[in-house]
Amino acid sequence: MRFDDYPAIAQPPRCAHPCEECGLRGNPAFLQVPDDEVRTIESFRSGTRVVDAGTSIVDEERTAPQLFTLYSGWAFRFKTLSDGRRQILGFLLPGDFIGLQDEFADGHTHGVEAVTGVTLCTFERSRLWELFHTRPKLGYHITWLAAREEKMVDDNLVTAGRRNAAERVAMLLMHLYRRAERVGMVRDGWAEFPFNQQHIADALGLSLVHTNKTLRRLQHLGLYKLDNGWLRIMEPRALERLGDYFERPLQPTPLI
Amino acid sequence: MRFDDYPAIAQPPRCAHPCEECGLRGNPAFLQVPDDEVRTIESFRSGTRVVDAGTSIVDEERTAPQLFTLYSGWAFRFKTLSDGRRQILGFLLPGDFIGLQDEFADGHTHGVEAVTGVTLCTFERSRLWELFHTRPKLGYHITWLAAREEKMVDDNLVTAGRRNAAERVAMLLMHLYRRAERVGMVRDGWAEFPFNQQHIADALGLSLVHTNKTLRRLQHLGLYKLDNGWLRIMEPRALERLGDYFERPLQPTPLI
DNA sequence: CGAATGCTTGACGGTACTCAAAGATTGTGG
DNA sequence: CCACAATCTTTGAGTACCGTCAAGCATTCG
Repeated sequence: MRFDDYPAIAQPPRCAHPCEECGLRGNPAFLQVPDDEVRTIESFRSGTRVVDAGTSIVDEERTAPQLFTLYSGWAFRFKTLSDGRRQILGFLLPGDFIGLQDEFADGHTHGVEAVTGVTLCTFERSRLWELFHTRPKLGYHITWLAAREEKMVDDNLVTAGRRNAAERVAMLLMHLYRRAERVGMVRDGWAEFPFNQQHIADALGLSLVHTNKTLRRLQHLGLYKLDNGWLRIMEPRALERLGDYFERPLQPTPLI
Repeated sequence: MRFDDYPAIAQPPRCAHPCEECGLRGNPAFLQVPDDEVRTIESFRSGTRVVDAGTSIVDEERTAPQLFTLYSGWAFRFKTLSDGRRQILGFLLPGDFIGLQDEFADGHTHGVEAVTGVTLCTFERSRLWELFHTRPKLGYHITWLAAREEKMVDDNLVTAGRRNAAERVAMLLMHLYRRAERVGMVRDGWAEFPFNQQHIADALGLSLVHTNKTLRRLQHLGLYKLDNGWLRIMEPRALERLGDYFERPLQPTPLI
């Protein structure tokens, strides 16, 4: 059974449908948990939120009173310097947990913005400790998610700090493709790829112009194809080697 | 009361001294916790480890069976590409918790190396879930630490991706000075600074030569002084503005 | 049809990298 | 105690990668 044999998970949920019928949970990329744990998550969840493409989910300046699980769509975390330079810290896909860093922060952290239309499950930040207290297992899972996200930022830091432009692009394409594949967003070898070149430039620490030239070059070499918001990897091995980026098999991810 | 009124915490501990007498816990930078929680940590702790300057604490290829709290000294986390390029992901000071990311990983994560001589408190990884289970509060604290560390990597990513060389150096000097100050490693305005220029270059994503030239320039402008492993910030405001990096007051940090 | 957004390309310049070699400092062994 | 090695810092020269500026083109939307 392959991940993309699973039904698309990109549709918005029926309004306030229960976690027992979650469209994500059936996906083998996610950890299967006992029913009573799902019910605890359900009782912790405070609602659903829909956000339009290109709009803000979490403001960069203020800590949101909610935590979120991304249910459908693509988003990204970012920081901007005071003169406007923007760095994308990482991309968010279905199943990703949003807002944990702010929990323990001094305020100023990062913003989150929707790339496509996005639906989110919301949780009240004020009840986080209650969750750890009553369900240590879920606390453990949240730590799992925090550690996994830090690992991704680690990788992005290596990219921005030590890879050249072509290596950065190769690494990003493989990374996003693999993650999309994992949550069932790949059809017939084509992954949803809703980013513009400014997103890619901001994620890689490159200028827009140089990102464009590098993308063109790799595309011209036949390493990948990009068509109308869909990505196809033509030469995964070549891109892996170029980016010096080899994904290991991953354990199922907890889903809050 | 200022942090540097506190006694130096840099001495190695008496062998296997109990957590109740921990030389770090008295520092107001750390969260004060009830005695029974300290005793739980004590029972979770499996020992002490001493590591020489410049040697490996955690191998980049293998997951260590222990978790650590850095008790004294300086260390750093890093990743290397297959051709040897190295990126330092972040620096570790007393109180920092080491090894959590590997817990939930696929193997290949990051290495940890001692800059100075280092002493560590060790914990058995296999008992981590037990800790969450029996003491949810400590699980919550561990999540706190994970989130805080991710925030620091986020900052480093912005640095590597979007700041120029002078801005990077300014940001790093201020960051390290502030963190050292917080844990009482500053005396009379001088902070312990055991790094060589290769460390700085690898942390900032710059070459050694360019790092040297940038350091010289900022030093020549009188923004800081570096003398025999000790750092003094002469113009904190100028460095903050240059690096576009302004620290907010921090909450006390949990200490495991 | 005009405006807005995003992609593409060329020209040019500068920041940062590489190569190379000379000081400076520290440690070590004869 | 000095000589020598090893490590780290500093500086110069030349280059290349990548950023900035500018403008043209394509597509979408109102």
